[in-house]
Amino acid sequence: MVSFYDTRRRAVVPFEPLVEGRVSMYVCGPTVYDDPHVGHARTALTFDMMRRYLQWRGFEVTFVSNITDIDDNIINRASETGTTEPELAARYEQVYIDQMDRFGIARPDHRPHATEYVAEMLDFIGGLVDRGAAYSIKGKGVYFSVAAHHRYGDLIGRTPEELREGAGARVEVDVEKADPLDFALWKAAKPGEPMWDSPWGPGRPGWHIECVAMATDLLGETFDIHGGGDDLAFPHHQNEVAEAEGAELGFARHWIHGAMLNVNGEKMAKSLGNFTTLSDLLDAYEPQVLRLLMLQTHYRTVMELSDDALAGASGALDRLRAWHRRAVAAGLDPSAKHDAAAVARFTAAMDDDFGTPAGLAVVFDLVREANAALDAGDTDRAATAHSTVSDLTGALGLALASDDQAGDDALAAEVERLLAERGEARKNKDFASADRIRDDLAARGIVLEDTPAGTIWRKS
RNA sequence: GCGCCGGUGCCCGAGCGGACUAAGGGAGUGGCCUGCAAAGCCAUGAUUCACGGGUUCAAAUCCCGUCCGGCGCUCCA
Repeated sequence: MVSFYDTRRRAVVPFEPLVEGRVSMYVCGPTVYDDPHVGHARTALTFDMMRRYLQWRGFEVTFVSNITDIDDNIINRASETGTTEPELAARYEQVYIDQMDRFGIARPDHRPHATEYVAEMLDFIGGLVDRGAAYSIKGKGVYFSVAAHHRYGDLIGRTPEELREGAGARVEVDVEKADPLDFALWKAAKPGEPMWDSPWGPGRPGWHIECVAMATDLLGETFDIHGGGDDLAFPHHQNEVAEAEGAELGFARHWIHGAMLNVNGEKMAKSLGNFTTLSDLLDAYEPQVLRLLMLQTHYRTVMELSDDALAGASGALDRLRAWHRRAVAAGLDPSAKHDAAAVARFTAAMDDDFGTPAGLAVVFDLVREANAALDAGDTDRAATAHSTVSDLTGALGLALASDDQAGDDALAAEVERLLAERGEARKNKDFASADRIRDDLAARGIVLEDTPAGTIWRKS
């Protein structure tokens, strides 16, 4: 049975879907005002992994992830760069989508935009006002009344009193608000800002309300999983909970948060000068290397990103691919029946809070056994391991087939010709000629592997 | 300052009181295989899990304290 850590319940709990065999999940997407960085990639990968695993496990998954295309950051950035908010948001949304595609993150089933949901948000806010869970302040907007939500703070295990202390200590309290914890549902527009008409005057929606509107519209008033980065738990997700429960919606049955990522021992931040865009990283390392590295760390552990770590993952990926090449060269049956014991171990690891590190350990154990089996000439066992490895890596979104030989037919033809020549030389024990060919190819970035089934080549 | 989460071999990282004789990966070293390589296989590596106390028959795993790091309390994946 699938189980995972539920932030709100503070424990690993069994997953009992609302509808048998189905999973509805909503994951907070980015505010599109800048290039996505590696941290965005980690969160996206965390939920991509969960989605793929649940699908592999037989669930029909509906996955929604939004685009926040109106917010302070967008407004500020647009004015800084002399463009309009819609143009800026559209540009960075495209960059986000391109980079996530490049990283191999499956596209969501629905990708709603905040600006498409203003009418729904206004309805929602009106409902909260009618229920007495929200109030308006003339010229400022509409605020949610935290007093109306007795459990406020429960998502992160804090009481309203504790939160007020923190708020008072750190944030300038707006004296007009009834409670320092009250937060904006609707913000009155300042001159020159994008605005929509509302019963409370022209303005724009607050951040939290958009996710409530979009999630419930696309997934229903109650849905299975709401996810996001750890830094969103408070206040964003807590406020979503307050809003939804203020309107008496069931809302998310489970909350999942993915841990942050550090670069060279430090938080990644522009101010520290270690801000790594996903684009830059993917220029330097293959997407699969980054995916493997992230999967080798549990999603709730703060992970370290460094050149050493990346190099390590690169080596690990090479090992997986080398096995795959070898299996293909040996003509192993890719549809051989799976190793049930290994699949069971993998499933147990993953069912326990998406234990990808342990799941990968099963895969690597299998690869070692498979290599040994092939060394020993046991092709049946090797084929079983091969098909199992492919199945399990597939569940994790890792593609082992490399396109090392693709894209250049002329080169491929030439290499094949040289390999034939070298093969002839080796047969005649003319190793000097054979080695010269291999060295020449190596100088051109072509690596050879001699196997009983023939010589395999690939780009290094 | 308050709250939460961490500190495990050269590196990344699992581990959630008893098969820990601490998973898995990377790097290193020795051996096997190979004409030689590459790939692969085998072997080797923490008497120790930040530090100091404590609980327990039993602790990396629980409790207390100290030091260090991260996150949240403010836009944030």
